[in-house]
Amino acid sequence: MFQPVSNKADFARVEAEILAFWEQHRVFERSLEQRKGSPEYVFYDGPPFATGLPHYGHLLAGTIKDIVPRYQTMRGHSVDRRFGWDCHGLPVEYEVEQDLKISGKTEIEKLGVDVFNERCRSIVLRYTREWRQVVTRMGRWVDFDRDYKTMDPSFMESIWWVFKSLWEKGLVYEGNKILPYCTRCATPLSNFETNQGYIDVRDPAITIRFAVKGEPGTYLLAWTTTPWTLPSNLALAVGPDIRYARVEEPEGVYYLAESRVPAYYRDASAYRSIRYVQGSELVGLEYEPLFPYFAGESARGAFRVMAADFVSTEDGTGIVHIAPGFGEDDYQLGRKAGLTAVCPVDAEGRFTPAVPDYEGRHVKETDADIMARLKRERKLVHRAEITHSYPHCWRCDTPLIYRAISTWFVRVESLKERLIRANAEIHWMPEHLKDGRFGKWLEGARDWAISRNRYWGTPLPVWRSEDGKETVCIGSIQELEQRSGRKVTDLHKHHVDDIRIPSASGHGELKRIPEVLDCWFESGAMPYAQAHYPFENKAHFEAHFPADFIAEGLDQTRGWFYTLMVLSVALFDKPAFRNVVVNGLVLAADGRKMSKRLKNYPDPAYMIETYGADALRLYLVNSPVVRAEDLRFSEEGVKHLLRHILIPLWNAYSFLVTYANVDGWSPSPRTATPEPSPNVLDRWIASTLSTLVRDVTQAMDAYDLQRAVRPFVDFVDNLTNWYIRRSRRRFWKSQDDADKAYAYRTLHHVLLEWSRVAAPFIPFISETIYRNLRTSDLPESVHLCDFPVYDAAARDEVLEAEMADAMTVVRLGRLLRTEHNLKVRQPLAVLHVVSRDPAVLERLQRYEEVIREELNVKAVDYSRRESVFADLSAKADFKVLGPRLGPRMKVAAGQIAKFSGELLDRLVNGESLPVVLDGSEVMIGSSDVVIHRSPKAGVVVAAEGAFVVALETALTDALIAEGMARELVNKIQSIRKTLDLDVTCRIRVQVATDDAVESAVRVHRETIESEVLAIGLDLLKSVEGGEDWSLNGHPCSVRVEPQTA
RNA sequence: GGGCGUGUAGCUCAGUUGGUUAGAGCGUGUCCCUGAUAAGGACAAGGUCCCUGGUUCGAUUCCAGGCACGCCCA
Repeated sequence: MFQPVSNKADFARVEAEILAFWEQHRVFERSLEQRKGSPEYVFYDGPPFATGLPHYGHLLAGTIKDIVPRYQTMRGHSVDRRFGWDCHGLPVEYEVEQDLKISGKTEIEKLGVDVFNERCRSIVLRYTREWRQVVTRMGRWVDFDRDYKTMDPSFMESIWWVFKSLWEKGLVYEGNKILPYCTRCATPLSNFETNQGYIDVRDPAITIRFAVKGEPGTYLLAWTTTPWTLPSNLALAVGPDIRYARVEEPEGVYYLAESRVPAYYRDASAYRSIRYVQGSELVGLEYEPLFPYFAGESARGAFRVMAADFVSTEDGTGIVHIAPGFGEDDYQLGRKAGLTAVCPVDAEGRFTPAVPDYEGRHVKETDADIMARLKRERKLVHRAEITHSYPHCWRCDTPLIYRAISTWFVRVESLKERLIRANAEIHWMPEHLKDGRFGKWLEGARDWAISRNRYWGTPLPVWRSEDGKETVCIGSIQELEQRSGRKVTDLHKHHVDDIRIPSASGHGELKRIPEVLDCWFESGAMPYAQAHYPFENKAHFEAHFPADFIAEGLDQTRGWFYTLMVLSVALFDKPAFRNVVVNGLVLAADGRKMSKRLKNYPDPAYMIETYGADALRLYLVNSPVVRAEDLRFSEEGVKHLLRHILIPLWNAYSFLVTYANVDGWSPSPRTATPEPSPNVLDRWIASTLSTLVRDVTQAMDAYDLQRAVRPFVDFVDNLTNWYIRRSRRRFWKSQDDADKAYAYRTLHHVLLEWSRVAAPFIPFISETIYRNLRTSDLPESVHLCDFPVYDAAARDEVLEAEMADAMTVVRLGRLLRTEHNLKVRQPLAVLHVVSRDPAVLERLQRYEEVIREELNVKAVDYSRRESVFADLSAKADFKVLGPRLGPRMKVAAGQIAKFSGELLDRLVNGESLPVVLDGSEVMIGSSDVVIHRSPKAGVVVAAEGAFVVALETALTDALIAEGMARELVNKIQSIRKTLDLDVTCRIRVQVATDDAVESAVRVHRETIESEVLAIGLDLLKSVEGGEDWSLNGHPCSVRVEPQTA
């Protein structure tokens, strides 16, 4: 006896029960234990920040990260899945600053780094409970108890080991780079962070004049949107191939690019004369410094005109103000010329004493004063404003500045070739990312800035003497303890900064440098750090690296995917992962980003509770978003899947359970393969199932999740709309014959097997079905089963093709009925099936019962005389003839189209026919053409492919009476349903109707009674409380009374 | 500005070495069915397969150049 199943599925409730079952019986743990010792399939989880709650992007990634490990587990692998938490980094620090209402380095240090960091530690795991709840509710199996946190001492110690390994390989260096810098956060930003914050802003755009030395009254015009960088100006740049104008005007003689003249002068009357020079001729000119602060730099070659290829004439003057401390191009140019990268700005963006006039003021706030001063000194030529896209801090919206920063780098450029080689070993889904986005990114790889001038992160393990002459890199806690003589328990900045290391060479005490590591470095080091490698798990790790599988969003191309690779290549010269599934963005239904403010998407919790996690999972996976494309999330889409896949399946399951319980049928545990059913429907659905197994397995092995779930649609359709529909009566038969047993056994087998195929994708529903249908010899959970193995022997392709033909005949027959307004309940005498090919007819004969029942005809007639029903025409088969005929194809096609009926007859009967092309004869056989059959006008005929189907529509009195009887049965069934009667409930029926129906009832009384489970059918003059129906136009009143047993 | 991707019906998307009638679902209209009912079925309307050129007997498919959108990078 199965547990009774309602035909109204409440998926959210069912899922809650399954969650409880999994937890109670430790099913996840057991799924792992059971595979202990099996080949490992290594999965790495990319750590999320737990500072916010999970959104659809996380649910999607979580689903992918669940499906693949579940599948691999069922395929016999041991798949450890540890959840990870990204704990460090600016987002956390930013939140704490907000909480404490402080801002910037000075205030943090005043508060105390220890207080600040402990506050960070206290909030990073704030939402872990919510995360765990949501991730679990989505059905994801992942180990939260053995999770890794990037702030764990063991994790951080491994990071030190990674850093020291790079250090020893000479891959770490300290340098100066121009980086986008947030003056509020007092830290440089990585290039992947900077681009998150471009905003259109208005800035001053001023033109200033630089007096040429030795030529009084002659000036070079330069343009800038950052007046505060002018005190640090050390050079001017021109394009050597750009033509410049020398304009004599009332204020003096000005140099600017020829093409920019119209931007500064209304017309020629605005100046006295104009001459042109090549940019290269200006190179070497010296000019007077605008401000006195760095005048001394002229000794090192400053304040000259230099040539540069980045000079453009799109805006400005075509002469570029160069401040090597504040621009990437400027810095590179200055370095070539041997200029100092002067950078008179402190950590929080205030001028240093090197610029005494503005000392202590934030640079952006000095723009106005600087402009006023330049105006006073008659150095400001023009003042305007510009709206342009300018980067802002993605966290605090402060406009970034570009400035020289002392930073620690990893020499990625030197690893480039090895990175590209390692990437060649990775299977990317979608494929194009490999050589496309990711490959291109590797080719253009630049050195990676890994240090942050911040607090809450893994400190760089570098100790240095005051004079900078001795530097030590520490690779473990033990090493630090030995060198310092101090006990070390925590590696955070506030615990290690005051640890001193005595110098080995008489340079006093070594002090740690202040920087912490970029948190991307930590996530990239996660494979080693989660295992506390190499301090623990050394042999195991080395035998199981790299990962077999990871999955994240497209945005990680420059993030996690990249940092994992850089470190794995640097350390082991290997990729960090072998297979990667990259998902795209989940957008709102309107195609815009999901926005809490706009409320343009439904709440995930609502979706899960309304439709169930399985529906949501299936929807997400059955979309291009698992191939890195965008998905417009739609509630309708989820609903659709529920209606077309999950509910029909549930109904198939509920159908089996309901009738099996009525019949007292239960599956017998059997180890041996049962003998195959003789019934074609049974054999067909079994074959269809094995096709499904093959398709899903192939797609999963290629990591194509969308292709893996797509065949579910057809399978469900086949199962419910054909197999069960056509088999329904087999379950209904009152006597327990052999065929009925086969029907039960088959449907039971198919659903049970299907639950295993579907288990990785929709773990809840598959588990529910499995749990109820399994026999006691099977594992307790579908997730403890093996994935079905494709069995080519279970497959019968011929049968599948034949059944497809039978389905086509039925479809054509239904079409004819619809066209002629003959409802299926009206029996018809004969269906003609016509095909020229006797083999086709013979095969169809085997499906006659299916066809006859489905189309409600008394007999099927087979005929080869298609010309009676259809006109033939032929068209050239381009695919076959094209390669053979080439350019003569078109002429041949024209001739073939004109073949007469008589010629076509001969062709179809196997004769070859000549066609004359360019004077030579070419023989055309039946395989060179496509025969088209069109129904003859005036006959009740439909045609498709190789058959023609015709229906005899003449009705006899007997047929009409039978139709009437079936009509009555249908009405009574309908009443049974409205009364919500149990399928086994016996009834008594009262009918009042006209003579025609009465006589039909008399003839078919037995059939009617047995169909509707009536123990009596009374024909009365009138029925009290009866329902009035029109039976094919005949009035009829029906009343149904349930009979209690 | 550069790289990558996408562009197929009103909408969401399939489309398998290039083959002449380009598909599905949703939506719309008409009809059917009512024990799959949170439904189901039939039919119909709806397509310059983004554009232009090239290769080819033949291009939605391959190539080149554009355009639009998205993401990433400057």
